[in-house]
Amino acid sequence: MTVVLKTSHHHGNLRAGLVEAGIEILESEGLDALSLRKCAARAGVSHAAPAHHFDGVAGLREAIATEGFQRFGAAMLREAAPEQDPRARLKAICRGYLAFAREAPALYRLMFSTGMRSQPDAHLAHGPSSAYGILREFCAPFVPEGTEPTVIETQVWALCHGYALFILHGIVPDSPALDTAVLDLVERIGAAPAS
Amino acid sequence: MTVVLKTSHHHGNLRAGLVEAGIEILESEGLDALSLRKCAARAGVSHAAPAHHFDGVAGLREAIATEGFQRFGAAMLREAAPEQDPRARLKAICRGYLAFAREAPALYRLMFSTGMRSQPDAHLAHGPSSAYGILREFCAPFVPEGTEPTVIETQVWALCHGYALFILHGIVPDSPALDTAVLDLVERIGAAPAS
DNA sequence: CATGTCAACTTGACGCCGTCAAGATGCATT
DNA sequence: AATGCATCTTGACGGCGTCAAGTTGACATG
Repeated sequence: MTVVLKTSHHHGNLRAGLVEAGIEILESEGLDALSLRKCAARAGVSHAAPAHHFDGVAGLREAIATEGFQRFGAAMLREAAPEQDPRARLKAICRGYLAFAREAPALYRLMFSTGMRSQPDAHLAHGPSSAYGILREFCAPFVPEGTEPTVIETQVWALCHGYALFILHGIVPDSPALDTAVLDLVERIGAAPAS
Repeated sequence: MTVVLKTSHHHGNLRAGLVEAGIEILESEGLDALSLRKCAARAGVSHAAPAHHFDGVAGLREAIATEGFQRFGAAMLREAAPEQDPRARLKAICRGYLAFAREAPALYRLMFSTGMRSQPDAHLAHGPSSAYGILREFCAPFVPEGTEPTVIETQVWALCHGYALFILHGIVPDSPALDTAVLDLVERIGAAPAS
């Protein structure tokens, strides 16, 4: 997997290879097992090579998080593609949200942890195809005029995020009934506020 | 601080002292800085002493999380005490939830992270004064008969949890307007589902 | 009072980790 | 062909978790 056709120094694209190795370690060994040295070993380079591509371990985590947000956005769009109704589309990106968290739990937790403490917007808000851009686009039909879009977006994503983490940590059972309950609440977020 | 009146070995209650030291380290240096050796140093014992009280670093984190959940429940109850209306009381424990997360962010993140991977129920669901018992009690007035209480509880807590983490990570601004938006949604959770 | 027992803590060591300094290598430009 | 430079290697350092062995002091037993 990932043949690099290296000579000795100066092989193809070590930075990408290290990120890929990191994601594989996350999937197979979990979040705590991620280390610069393990990524280097898996990529077939010396233990200090990653330091030339990332600013310490925080930089590696940030780079992995950036790649994760790419896949995250793709997972949401994939789920929403067949839907037409705005309400169905909003629920669909939430399904994609939960599906991604279940498929790559360690990567998901890395993305939403200290790895992004410095520049969260760099991952989330950059460009319309970013994860946050997707959320904003799909929430837009439900934002009342003269209202901050952030309100609806925060409600939707906070709900999905908290629920996803509760599932990953085993705090709530992983049942389809709870999924539909959460998605139903998403559907209600666009409705009028309580009397 | 925390005079221990020790002789040489066998001082008062080292386990509690180590947990207290750990919480102080969390508050002053953050989540990543927590280590067995630092707790030991701050408690004035040798680097290997904690191993006799906790099962590795995971055990220390779990013990700190347990203490954190005690304070967490107290923070929620404190906020809810003056309220009478069930709806106001539910919103109040959510305010307490957010207040605790803001006051002790590192401790809060420790509580809801791998530290509890083994036995989450041990912290959450044990006894009526536990954090989960409090949630269940305050959600009860809004659970329709013949319905799983877990549904409402999950909706409320997932929303609070996701929102709290977004604030702590700086993903959303820390504004009172978003607080009221989230609390308004909590208020709507008890209402009838969408048409 | 002397003795044995045992939990609590210390000491020292091991390997893994991140990080730094110094050196080796090979491509690219001149 | 010679130089420059980014890239990677090597070796070292301290901090970390963890284990094995030793030391201490309290307490029960004779």
